[in-house]
Amino acid sequence: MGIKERRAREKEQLERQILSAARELFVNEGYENVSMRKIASKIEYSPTTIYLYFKDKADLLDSVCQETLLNLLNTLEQLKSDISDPAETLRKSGRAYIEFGLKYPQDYKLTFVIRPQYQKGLGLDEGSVGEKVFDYLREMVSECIQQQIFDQVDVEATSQVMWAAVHGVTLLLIDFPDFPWTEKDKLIDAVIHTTIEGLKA
Amino acid sequence: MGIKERRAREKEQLERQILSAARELFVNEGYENVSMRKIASKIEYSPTTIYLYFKDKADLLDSVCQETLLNLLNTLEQLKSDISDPAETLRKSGRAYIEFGLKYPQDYKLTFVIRPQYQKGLGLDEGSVGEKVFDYLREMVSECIQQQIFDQVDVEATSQVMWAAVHGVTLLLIDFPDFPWTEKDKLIDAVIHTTIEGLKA
DNA sequence: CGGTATACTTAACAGTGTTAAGTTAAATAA
DNA sequence: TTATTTAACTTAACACTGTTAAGTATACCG
Repeated sequence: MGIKERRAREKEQLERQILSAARELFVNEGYENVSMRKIASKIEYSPTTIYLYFKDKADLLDSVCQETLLNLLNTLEQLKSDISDPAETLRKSGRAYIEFGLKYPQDYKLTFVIRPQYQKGLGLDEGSVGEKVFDYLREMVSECIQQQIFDQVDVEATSQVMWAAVHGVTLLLIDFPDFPWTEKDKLIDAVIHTTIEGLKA
Repeated sequence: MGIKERRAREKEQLERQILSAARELFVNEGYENVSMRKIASKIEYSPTTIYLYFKDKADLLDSVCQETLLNLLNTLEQLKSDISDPAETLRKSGRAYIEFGLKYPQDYKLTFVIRPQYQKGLGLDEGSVGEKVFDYLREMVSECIQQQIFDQVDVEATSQVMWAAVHGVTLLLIDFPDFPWTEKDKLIDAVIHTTIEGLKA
């Protein structure tokens, strides 16, 4: 049954090829400016072939965003090692989150801003990668609370405040690159520092 | 010369008519799902007439966003009265900002997320309404610093941190309505409180 | 070899933003 | 008053969009 497996492998390969072409185009030209025909011509297939692998354009976006969330999760989980100083780990995680967003600004916007517009069913559902990302944050915050670094006791509320802060600064830096921002690194540190200090108070 | 004036008035009126039709459609159906033909048919003119009043669809979006910023500015400036307790005024302003975003979520997204994608030249340029909104924030923060409520002395950085926090929570609440948020009002207060306390520390 | 399923393509539909050319009616000049 | 210019608007068209139905060719199975 080696033939069937090879065929299955080839199908998977084409699916990945479509996905990576879509990602590249979405990121470089913006979701709205990318047509199915453009993606198709990049991989040298007819436009309709894509529909054999993905339900529609939004589904394609969805898959691209899943990958992005997985990348973000991997980036973050590399920091989890050191539990002795949870506040410092949280700080580092916040920085890593923002830097991820700034390193792949289009991926970030696609995932956290564009997709919610097309997929009303969000993507932070139970068991999803998106939920795992937020779970990571919950863990970090929970550790801080357990070690009584924070004044708060509500893990949920505290995590959400943290998320709002990093999400906010990330999007502002992406969307208004010409705004007279304070030196970028300083601003990022200020946001994280302020939030963590505020949670201590 | 009453005739000329009447004609000019009629032109202005049609421009406003186009604008209000566009806003209504953008807000209810989303910028991408609104066609020039739809706007035109709503006001019972041919699609091309719109191009006599606005350069293109992005220009229409631009004008709608200008109005939104003006509304936001008016909403905020009604709070400026009380200077005796600047931290409290800042708190109220933050709340008003977020509530404005949640009251008109599509307008907010249009202005602060969608437009930057189409109008790279931002909209916070010198003399613009957008700049005036940020100036308002600067003033509030500056007052807090002068009264030595904040530990910081950098008005710019401090204002930007504040903006990031309120922008972040506003967008999260808009974009992920199904996420298991802490009770909304509590979250909003937590974000504002945390940020202001963090700036004091 | 004949038939079937798989993988892909062609052609088409209804819609998009936008432009160039055309029309109609009002304002101005002779 | 009549001719001409100007302003406001419309019609028709172009090159594109996402998506579907129908068609084709090739590899697999009995």
